[in-house]
Amino acid sequence: MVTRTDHWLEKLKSTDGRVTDARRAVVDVIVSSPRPLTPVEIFDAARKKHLHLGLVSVYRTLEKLEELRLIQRVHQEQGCQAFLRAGVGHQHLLLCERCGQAVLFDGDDLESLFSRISQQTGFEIKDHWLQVSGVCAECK
Amino acid sequence: MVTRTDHWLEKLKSTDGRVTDARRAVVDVIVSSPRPLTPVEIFDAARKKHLHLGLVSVYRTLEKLEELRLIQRVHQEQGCQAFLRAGVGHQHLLLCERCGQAVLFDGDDLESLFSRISQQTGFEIKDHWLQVSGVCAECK
DNA sequence: CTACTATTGATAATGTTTTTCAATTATAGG
DNA sequence: CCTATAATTGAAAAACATTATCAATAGTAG
Repeated sequence: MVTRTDHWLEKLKSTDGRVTDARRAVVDVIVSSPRPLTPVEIFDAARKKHLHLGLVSVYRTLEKLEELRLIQRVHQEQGCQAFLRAGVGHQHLLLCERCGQAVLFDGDDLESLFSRISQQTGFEIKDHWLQVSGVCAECK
Repeated sequence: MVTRTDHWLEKLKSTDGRVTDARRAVVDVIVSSPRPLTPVEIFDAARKKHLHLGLVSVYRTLEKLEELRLIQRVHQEQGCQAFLRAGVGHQHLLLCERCGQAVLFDGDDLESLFSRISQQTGFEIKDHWLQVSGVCAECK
């Protein structure tokens, strides 16, 4: 069985990268987390699998994974350090206020809104960023 | 003429705060900026009006203004340190990729999208955050 | 004008992220 | 399997950003 971890590591390898214990541990933690994690949280969790892991390697691995668009930084009121597996294509983020669980959903059509804004402001719209929060089924 | 700076300082005063040169300088800079500014940018600009201003006072003033909801932190790819005058009610942000100019626009009706997401995910939707970027009329 | 107390600026402390560098180790090719 | 090469590692130090401490200053109410 090819896990998502394997898939990510394969992608790393195919872009001139090497598959190391440090990276395997970091990737494993992120892949199996239902919620965004900060570098230190990743470090703490990954250290259980790879005892000698250094925090610096976590930062470096995150940088690489972000370049490969396998993970994304998550911006929240309480901070913008956490990372989550990235969505495919143009997906948006839904976060539970209680447990932090993240769900990615496909973007709806916001074209009519954008054309109105474009008209009103004279801007040429290039990109947008939508994030929704609430309470998940388990936390209700 | 009552400027927006005066209005902000008045609001400060009405919540047990004092109107000082340091705050006047910081507020002036933010109020008259068309784009989000970082603490250091605010510091540099405000120092021209108030020579003895300390960076720490900028941070403290920003904290107060954010509490009063007169300013808001702006999250961008390049960082999340910048602040901008806040919108009234539920407005969203439109940013120019070139010059950084910010425009606030009234939120459209996203209810149908939310009810669909709610149905699909079991979440109870509480809040959302929409930010749009593009190229403004002057930069096109 | 005075008393009170919020605010200030300087300094130090804290926390996060990046840089440096010698040692290690994954990988391709023999 | 062995070797050469170059990417990666972990530790320490450096660079940044933000917050706490504290005595001195200055707004404000009376």
